[in-house]
Amino acid sequence: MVRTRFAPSPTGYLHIGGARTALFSWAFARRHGGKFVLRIEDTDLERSTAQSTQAILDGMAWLGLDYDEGPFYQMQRLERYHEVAEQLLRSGDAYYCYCTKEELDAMREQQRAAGLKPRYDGRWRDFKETPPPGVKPVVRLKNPQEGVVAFNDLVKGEIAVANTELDDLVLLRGDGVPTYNFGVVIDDLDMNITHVIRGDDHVNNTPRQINILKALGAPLPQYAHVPMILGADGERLSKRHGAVSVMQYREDGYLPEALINYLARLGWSHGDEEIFSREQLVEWFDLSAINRSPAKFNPEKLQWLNQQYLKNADDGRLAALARPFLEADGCDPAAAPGLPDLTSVTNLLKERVNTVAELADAAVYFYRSLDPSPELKAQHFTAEAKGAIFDLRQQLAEVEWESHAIHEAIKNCAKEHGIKLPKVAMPLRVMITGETQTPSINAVLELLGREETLKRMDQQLENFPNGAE
RNA sequence: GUCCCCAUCGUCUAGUGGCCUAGGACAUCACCCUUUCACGGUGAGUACAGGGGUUCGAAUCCCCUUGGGGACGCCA
Repeated sequence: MVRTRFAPSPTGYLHIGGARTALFSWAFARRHGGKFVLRIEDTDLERSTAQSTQAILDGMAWLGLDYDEGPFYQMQRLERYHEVAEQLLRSGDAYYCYCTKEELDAMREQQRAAGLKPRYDGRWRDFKETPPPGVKPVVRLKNPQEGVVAFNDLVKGEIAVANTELDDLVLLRGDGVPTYNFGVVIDDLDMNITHVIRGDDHVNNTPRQINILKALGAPLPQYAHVPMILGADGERLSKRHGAVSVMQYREDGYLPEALINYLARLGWSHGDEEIFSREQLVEWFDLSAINRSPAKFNPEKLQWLNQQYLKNADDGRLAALARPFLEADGCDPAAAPGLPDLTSVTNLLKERVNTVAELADAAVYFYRSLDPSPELKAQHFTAEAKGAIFDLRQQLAEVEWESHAIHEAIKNCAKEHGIKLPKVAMPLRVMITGETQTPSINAVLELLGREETLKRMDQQLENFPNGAE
């Protein structure tokens, strides 16, 4: 039975990188009919917050990453860590260290100055006398001093590190709270995690964790380290690269399925497949198809994917998503009797926008008449067009209110006045919407309705130059 | 500095010794479609980091160099 887990620390929102490792863990469990466990690693007392935990839960829920067990909290499992630490102390695989932080800092500084890798020198490793009074000791692992720790990483392949490169890591802090390396090992063991899928930044921790497991005589899980996500400049992804919070993408009008698709395709592939559903991902997911090198986050491609999903999304769903954006903009589609319903407007607009936010933006003129800028008026409200527009005003009062008929009316007016179609369509578009970029104007009119159309035309008619007729 | 890992178009990638004069996607540019903007369609430019091997044959295997990332905490 495959069991995977996602083990974030609640020190901030769910970010893009964390979401992707969660996604891979989730997909792997689902692919193999296993279980996906959520564990909150809240042993950093300084930085862990309940809000962060909630933010992570919210992010996962939005992405649809459902877990079968948990969330478990490490701070509720302290007894268990103490128990295991005791066991290691008894077996001689761990020992108390009475170093102060200052002492350790000085040690590292010296080593660094000498061009060495900074690490604990094991000065309390074989201490057997009476401990110094007044010091709360930490518990350190007695790491083997020779030999090599090797493991076969499911995405990176064989990785080996000499024990001489490792030092005696802290298992339990002075206050009895476990460190990361100890906590994960015990939890993964207790929770029967079979596949540890996590970020690349943990490869160096793996040999240490394996040594803990070995000291315990416990079985090793399989490891799969997925490469980091980098910003466009090749640096580790951070706030200055734009949105890194998953929920920010929701606020920016992205669809969760688009983000999932994008994240999955970043560093993983199934041949040339670009657009695939959550179900297909589960069906195809394979750790060996994860790339070994880091990938750069590309917002343009995410946007393109989002657009693809938007085009095929349900109108009602999209309208519901767009409504809050409109309301934030002071537009209430529901409170506009006689004006088109948002679902119909969505249907007309969804193919030409990249995000829900853009969709809402493009829908505004259906609910509020916008006065064109002076520049647009000057450019489009020309003497040349005036006659045709006035004529069109009359025809629209009587024509059958349906897109095709409206189009015919526009066409006829242009023809009768000897001007090209755009010369009529553009001024009309600007009169009605206040913009130059809209769906075909006849379709807009059909939706907007005759009454509102004529009202808006009448409002703008006087802005056409005099004396040209 | 030390250790670990990585290396195909600007970006994400396909490619697991011959099918590769390297394929797809985003982005870019051009053209077509066209009542604007998009969408869509067609096409173009653009990559196997460099150097050595191994092999009849290397993007694919090995070594070195270079470049990039990560780690080196009583953070996770």
